[in-house]
Amino acid sequence: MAQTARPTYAVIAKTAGVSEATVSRVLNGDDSVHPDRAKRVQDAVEKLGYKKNRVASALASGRTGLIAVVIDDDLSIFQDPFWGSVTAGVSRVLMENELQSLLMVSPVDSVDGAVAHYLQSGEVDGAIFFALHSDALVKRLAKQGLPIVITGTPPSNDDFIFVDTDNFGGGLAATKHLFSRGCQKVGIITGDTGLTDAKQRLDGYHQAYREGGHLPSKTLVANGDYSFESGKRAMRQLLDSHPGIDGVFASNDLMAMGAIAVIQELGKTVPEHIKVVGFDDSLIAQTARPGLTSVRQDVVALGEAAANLMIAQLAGIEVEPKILPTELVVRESA
Amino acid sequence: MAQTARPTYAVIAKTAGVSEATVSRVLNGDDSVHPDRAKRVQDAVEKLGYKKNRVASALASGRTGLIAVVIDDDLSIFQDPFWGSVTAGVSRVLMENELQSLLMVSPVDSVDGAVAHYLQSGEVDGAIFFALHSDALVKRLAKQGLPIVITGTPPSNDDFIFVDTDNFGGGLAATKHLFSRGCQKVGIITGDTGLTDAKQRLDGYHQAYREGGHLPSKTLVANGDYSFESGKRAMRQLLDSHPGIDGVFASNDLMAMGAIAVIQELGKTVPEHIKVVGFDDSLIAQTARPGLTSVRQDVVALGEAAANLMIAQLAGIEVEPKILPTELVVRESA
DNA sequence: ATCTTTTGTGAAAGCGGTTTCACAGGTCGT
DNA sequence: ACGACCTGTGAAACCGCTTTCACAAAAGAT
Repeated sequence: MAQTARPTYAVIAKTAGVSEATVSRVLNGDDSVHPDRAKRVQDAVEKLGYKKNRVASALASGRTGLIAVVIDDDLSIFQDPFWGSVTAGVSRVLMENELQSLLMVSPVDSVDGAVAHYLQSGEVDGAIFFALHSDALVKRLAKQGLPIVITGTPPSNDDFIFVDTDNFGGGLAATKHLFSRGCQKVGIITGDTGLTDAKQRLDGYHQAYREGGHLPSKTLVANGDYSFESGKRAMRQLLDSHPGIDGVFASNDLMAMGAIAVIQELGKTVPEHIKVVGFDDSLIAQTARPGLTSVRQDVVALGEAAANLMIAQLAGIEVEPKILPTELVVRESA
Repeated sequence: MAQTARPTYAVIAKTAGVSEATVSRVLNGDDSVHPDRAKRVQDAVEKLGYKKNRVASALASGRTGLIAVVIDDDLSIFQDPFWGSVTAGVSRVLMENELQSLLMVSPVDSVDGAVAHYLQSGEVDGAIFFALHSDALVKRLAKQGLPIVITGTPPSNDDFIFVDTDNFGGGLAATKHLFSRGCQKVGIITGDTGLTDAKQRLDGYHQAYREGGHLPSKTLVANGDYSFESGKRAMRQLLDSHPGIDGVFASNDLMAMGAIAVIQELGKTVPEHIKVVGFDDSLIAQTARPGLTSVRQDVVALGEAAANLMIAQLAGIEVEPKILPTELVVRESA
């Protein structure tokens, strides 16, 4: 609050012997100023340690330099390292481009409240949404002309700009890998299939069955919700209906760990009896014993891509949704 | 950009038949306005779907409602789920108090550049720093009157306001637990002891030796850097100098996992031959097999506490640093 | 009934930049 | 040498809200 009074344009203008308009031009890179005078302004800025007041600047120009990063606040945020990494990627790229990220962790049910309010208060130049459950709000904002990028494939594909991991390809690769390891009965533990990514991973799994000419079975599909416990539950269910199951693709590492825990509790071993592949290639996969074979997605890159799409949009460049490739990291579990 | 023109005070004032000053009073909860006129204003606001322009408001009032959350951008940010959770906690509490979090993930070496620049541009009402390596910048900002909260104990204790986990107590509890389990030679794998938290966990370890009357040894202390690989290296080192080591306190779960990996590679088992305790009680500890006994710290609460200290400061309330308790979660590894 | 005090309100001056617009002076073309 | 064009520049309006200040009306004091 009690910031020592900082100089304003008025002061710079006076010391440089020019008008405030000229100061503004110089500081905004307008090249129509004579080099000599520009130099004078820059010297004054230097000498007085001037720092532009971004709030005033924002008010006058209509550009705040702020990008909202909106994350649905269900509890998973607090546990899942995923979003932290994506956010870090976003933030870093934005900063490199003189933009700031406004982090909004907000309860789902208030997405129509506080967040909406904010995004419409003219305080941000754009918004990046994470893991969209519903896109009603996004639609409204887009209609109002707010640049938007969605991380993760949006539920209804209304030509939003989004970035996502190639979930389909990842699911396909994971499942094919299990077949190639000799598995005959490969099950899947899905995430909440209301989420697009979980759905796509499942689709990839199905595709692998089609391509491999194996016989799919509905009871080889067990639903989880990306949590450790749900992975355990789903694995028990799979073992129940298919005692002879010899491969499992879990839609994330956490559930894969749950599955392995159950398998081992029953005295079976991984990968000898049952092979397991996870998704994310998180720290968990890397540190688990046996090491968990997993589909790597580059979450930081995901964030960076989102930020770059935003920047392009702000620059008025036409952009298209972007899908990032995955890579299967083979370890001991399959 | 092309936001549909939103109403301003001028419009509200006209429809309500009052002056702009009155509109401002009503919208800022000034109770000196006659209820009837206040009602008229509120009706107008309602009717026109008015949303205050926060930028203009910030310029005029000097309060932006923005709190910077500054995170040193070394790579760990992108891997460690820790900071994501803390940040989420911060953001949530701030939002509940009508404040927004400005996330700044910035390279360490530029803490004197971009970030400093920003924090001094009058755009934020306060700053919350994570994992401070050096506090030169913080000192300067504090001197300028910017409210500051530090998450983690600052290196030089210059009566900054901070929140931290009870690292000392955690290290003490972990080590005592190992002794109570019958361990005689308990080693420690530290984090980078240049970091206060790593140092404090080590101090706790030493204290346990003192209290237990056991014989400490310098070679039972191996330095890591919180990474999985460093945990492996440190464990090898410990086994090298103390083949008979029967207990290890690793200063975080990741290194604990590294240690366990090495122990198992050598054909020994956990907890039979060597007992291991980690720190964080992260997902890794919960999903590992054997389950990792670990010192739980509530990271979300840490973020929330930081936010609350900031809010208190903004309200002009005198606040004190806050230390959050830890809890030992006992699983199979020790 | 007269003289303070309150209470409620609006006019107007900022907050610190950006941007439009008009204009002086120099450059060209013919 | 004269009108048509650029270039570079400053005055001033403006962005939308906050806050001071003066003042009228109502309430309280004597």
